[in-house]
Amino acid sequence: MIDKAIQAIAEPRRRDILHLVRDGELTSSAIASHFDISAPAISQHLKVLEEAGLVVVRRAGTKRFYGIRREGFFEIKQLIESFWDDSLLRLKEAAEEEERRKHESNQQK
Amino acid sequence: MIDKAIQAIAEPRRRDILHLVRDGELTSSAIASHFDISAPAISQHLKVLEEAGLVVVRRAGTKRFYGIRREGFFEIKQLIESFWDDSLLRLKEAAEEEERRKHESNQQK
DNA sequence: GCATTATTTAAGTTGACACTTAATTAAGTA
DNA sequence: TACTTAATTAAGTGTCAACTTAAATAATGC
Repeated sequence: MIDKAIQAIAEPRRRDILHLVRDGELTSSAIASHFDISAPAISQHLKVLEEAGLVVVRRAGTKRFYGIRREGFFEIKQLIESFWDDSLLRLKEAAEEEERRKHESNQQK
Repeated sequence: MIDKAIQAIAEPRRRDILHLVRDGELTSSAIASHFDISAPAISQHLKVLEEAGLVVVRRAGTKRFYGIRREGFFEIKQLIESFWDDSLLRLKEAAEEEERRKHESNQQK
């Protein structure tokens, strides 16, 4: 799933779509009106986002409202934090500092 | 830059490479030994990662040591958190709850 | 200088994917 | 039923990126 999610956000227009639906649901055509590509192209992007678990659809008559699915970002968030994490980084630096002090005191012998 | 960074981590082998160099530097060939693709292919992936600011190179003789560049993940981290952020989410929910209460008291008039 | 090792650059191939237009599905309404 | 609106699916095209092998660069040792 994380593969699909990362693939999905790798496309700039899909990130734009995510920003558009971040604070409220929008229909496919409302989303499409923000872009200069065709409605089918938007529909295809929405499908990718949905299959990646990053958006959800709510059907109402002939309209389909797309909204963000926050949990879908959890795995990516964890991945990124495994590389860039405040607490882990500080722990590592503290360990290195400790190591350095050890070596210094050894050299003084 | 964030475009390049996201593009870079979208490729599964590049994520594998990042995991490999996460806890210490490795040479191009040491990295390549973990994969069944050619050395040039790895070199090309490393170039993409470097241009995205996710790894750094240290040259030593004929060898080149690749290591992770943690700051490179900062922008992606921020992007993801703009969609999935504990504190922001709670703020938004609190605001919505507040809004709901307002409407209720209006309806009672 | 020549050989060796480590790695990259060059050039070409292939498959995926982001589009397009045309056709189709689906729901509501006169 | 036929019409309209909203959106998707189908089919085809062009571009790009992930690979390949072969050639080139770069540093080191004899």
